[in-house]
Amino acid sequence: MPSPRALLSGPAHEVAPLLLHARLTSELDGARVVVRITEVEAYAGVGADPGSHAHRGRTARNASMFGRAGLAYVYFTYGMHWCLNVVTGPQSEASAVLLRAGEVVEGLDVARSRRPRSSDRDLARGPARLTQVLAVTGEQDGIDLLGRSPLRLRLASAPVEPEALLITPRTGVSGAGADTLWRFHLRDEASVSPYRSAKPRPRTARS
DNA sequence: AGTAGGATAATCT
DNA sequence: GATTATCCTACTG
Repeated sequence: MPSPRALLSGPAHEVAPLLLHARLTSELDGARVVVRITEVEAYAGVGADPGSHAHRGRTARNASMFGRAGLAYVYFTYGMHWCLNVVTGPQSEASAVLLRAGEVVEGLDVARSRRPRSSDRDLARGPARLTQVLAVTGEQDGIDLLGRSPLRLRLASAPVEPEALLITPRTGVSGAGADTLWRFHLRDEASVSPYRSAKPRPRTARS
């Protein structure tokens, strides 16, 4: 059986479904919270995917994407939200999988205290909600999720059955690449985030 | 159930 | 100066 590192070294859109049912453990901020992943999205590397942060090459923000598979890529967006990715593919390819949603399976009380206004179903239902519940911020950018970090990823023992897997367009991606079917999630999971198309760009008025 | 608008700042053009 | 791999609240039906 291949090592987790080897499994994550494949193309992002092949690695993504392997992350479903994986368990992400956070021991950040002195508490333990574990989430079972239920929804992910794949993003390819330089020049290969207009929707990817790495599409136009390396910058200060996306530097972690150019590291080896299994590293965390954490970015800040919309002025207030952190989102967590798992770096995939061969070294320096700069592809990654965005962890979009999960179910809290341990540390429910801590998770609730971190998102007091949220229902249990919504605790980790969305990429920025997931990081809130796990207390993930930019401080975790670049850490090894497969090592002895306070943020660790453990893959599921068996791949998801095809009947349990749904594949749909990526959420929130505008422009070219918006229709790429690279969003993978479990069927019949309450914690899967509702699909939202990218905010429509202003159009010229039609007569 | 679904949709609309505002929050809020790093990043990139 | 525009955009953003989002979330929340407040509305309508």
